[in-house]
Amino acid sequence: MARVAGNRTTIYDVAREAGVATSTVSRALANPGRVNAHTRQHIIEVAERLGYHTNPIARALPSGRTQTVALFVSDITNPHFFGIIRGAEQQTRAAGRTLILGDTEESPDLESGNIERLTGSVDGFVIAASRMSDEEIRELADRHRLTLISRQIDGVPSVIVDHEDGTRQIIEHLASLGHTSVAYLAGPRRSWIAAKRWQAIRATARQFGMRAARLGPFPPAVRGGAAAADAVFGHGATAAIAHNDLLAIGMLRRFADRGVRVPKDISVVGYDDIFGADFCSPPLTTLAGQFEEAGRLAVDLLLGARRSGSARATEIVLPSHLAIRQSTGPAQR
Amino acid sequence: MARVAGNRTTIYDVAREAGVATSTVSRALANPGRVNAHTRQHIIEVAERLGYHTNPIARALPSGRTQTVALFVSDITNPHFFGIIRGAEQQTRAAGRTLILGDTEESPDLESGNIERLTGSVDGFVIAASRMSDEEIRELADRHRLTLISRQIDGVPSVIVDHEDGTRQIIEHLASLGHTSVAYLAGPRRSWIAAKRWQAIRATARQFGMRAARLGPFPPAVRGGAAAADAVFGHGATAAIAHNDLLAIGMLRRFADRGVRVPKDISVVGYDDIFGADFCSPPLTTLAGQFEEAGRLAVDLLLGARRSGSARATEIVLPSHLAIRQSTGPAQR
DNA sequence: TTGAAAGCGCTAACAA
DNA sequence: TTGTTAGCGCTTTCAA
Repeated sequence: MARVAGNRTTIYDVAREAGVATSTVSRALANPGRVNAHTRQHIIEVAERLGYHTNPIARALPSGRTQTVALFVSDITNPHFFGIIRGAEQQTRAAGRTLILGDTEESPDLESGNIERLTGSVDGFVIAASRMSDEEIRELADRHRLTLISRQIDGVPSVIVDHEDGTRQIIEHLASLGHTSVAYLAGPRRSWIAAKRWQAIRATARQFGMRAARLGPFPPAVRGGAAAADAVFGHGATAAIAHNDLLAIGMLRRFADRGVRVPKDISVVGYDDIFGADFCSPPLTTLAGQFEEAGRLAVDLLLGARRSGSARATEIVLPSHLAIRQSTGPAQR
Repeated sequence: MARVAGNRTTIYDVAREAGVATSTVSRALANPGRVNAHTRQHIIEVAERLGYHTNPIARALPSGRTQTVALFVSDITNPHFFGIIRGAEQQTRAAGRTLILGDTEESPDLESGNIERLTGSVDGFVIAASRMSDEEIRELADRHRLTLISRQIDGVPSVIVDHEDGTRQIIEHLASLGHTSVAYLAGPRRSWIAAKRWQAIRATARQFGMRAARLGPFPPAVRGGAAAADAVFGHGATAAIAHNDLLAIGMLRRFADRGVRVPKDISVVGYDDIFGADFCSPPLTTLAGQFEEAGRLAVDLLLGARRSGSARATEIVLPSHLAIRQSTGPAQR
């Protein structure tokens, strides 16, 4: 056999030095209850003296547990995910686990490919803003521990930030400012959340007697803002609801370039309250949610839950609130 | 033995089905050259048919290679690191490896603890903005594959963004605007880059006949900005160089609150050109560097290099350039 | 070019 | 409570 990293202290060294069997060492270190307190103390001392550290790979092989969690985000470039990444990293670390991070680049194939590749290396997957179809996700959830962020599917544990009530807050706010026509600048076609947002906007706008139009889709990035701004300007709505803050910020810049005054000429609202939303110009009115918390809870759910399917899966909905800033104002005309 | 995840197809299944030995299957899949082309083709077909996927853990045990790279950042909350994380993730993925992400929360102990914990689980470590001492890092580099970002130590491979020339650009820019007194709003005491920046500022300022003062340290975050802004205002310098953009943006906000006009009353410069630096108010003049590239190169170095120590370690210095925006202007008085 | 077999470091059933 | 022992799934030497 190749002796590749052969220099590390192993459980055999500790066992020999302590005068016990390897299984006893294993137990002393992992199952404190199943071994004599004295023996245990002795073993621990020896292990310390020898600089012993459990080899996580060797432990994972027989046990099948790697103490590792994978998080996939659909676009690592989007600051929106930073909160989620942060929260997931914190919680994973707090649980003594390790976080693996992957970017799936808006591609459902990369999502499933990554899962395939990491199967066996991780104890479970957290997928934020999955672009896979409901069927694909359900099927994967059958074979793997899996929790979702910003996506809900029956039978699969998930954490989302409330979009219905949040969207109601947006529309209510705009209505109170006298707006009667809003445009939704849509996000990616495969985005579940984009579909939900539009549904909620349309339904709520109707309740408030407002007209609502969907324009796009646009790339949910700052660079998508120019086209989105032009589109909404051409459409004539007095209020624009962007799919996310990135797009909203891009629109703000385009409006500034074109001499369109925000919020005098047009009001702009975003979703997510990302870093920068409070200091762009003008500061952006946006729907804020606790995304770090979402990351934390998704990891909790993953580590706590048994394989989904049997019992009804937990679906967590976090509250959202509208951060009203200077990008929204009274309707003109 | 416990048969925990016993349902997956193994190399034994493939060997049996293909009528060959497991070693042949192993070779066919990993060492294409060392096996008959026909046999190989057959084995691959069988493997595919059986839905076989190599178990990465089982492969890692005898080989000692996990195909995994760990990246530690000193504060996952700081958008500055997002570029680095992105670049590292991309390059890791491109190399068919997996990225593990860790936050060390500005703590040298958490850094070394994390390394200890992950030893055996990863093939190497990339540490961005390490807070450990030179000695600690050198010692770790002796025993592990390790590359540094934003830190240089003899004998350890590293990638940094040029700070000397960059700082020269800043000072030159301020001098050309007629400033004769600058203040550096310092970053964390343990930060190598903070020390370097101050050295470069002081040296270059002297060349340009400017006075330079160091104030702080301040938390390198937006919340540190208020104290920093007040400090520089009290000091009387006409130009402020913040340790990073986060701090600079915080200062901008404080100045706005206090009615201090930027750049009329005071010029503000940052480092890093983070997301938001171009749309804060006023847009920030800042030293831009290719941090995604730094992340990519650090991973390259890690995967390409043999254990450091013997040959002279590679030290990459990426160029930087000053993004001049509206936060700097002619000196008053 | 292929197969047999040992072993990577650990866990856990079983027996003592 | 402890030891013996058989694996976990794979790689790699060695011999054929």
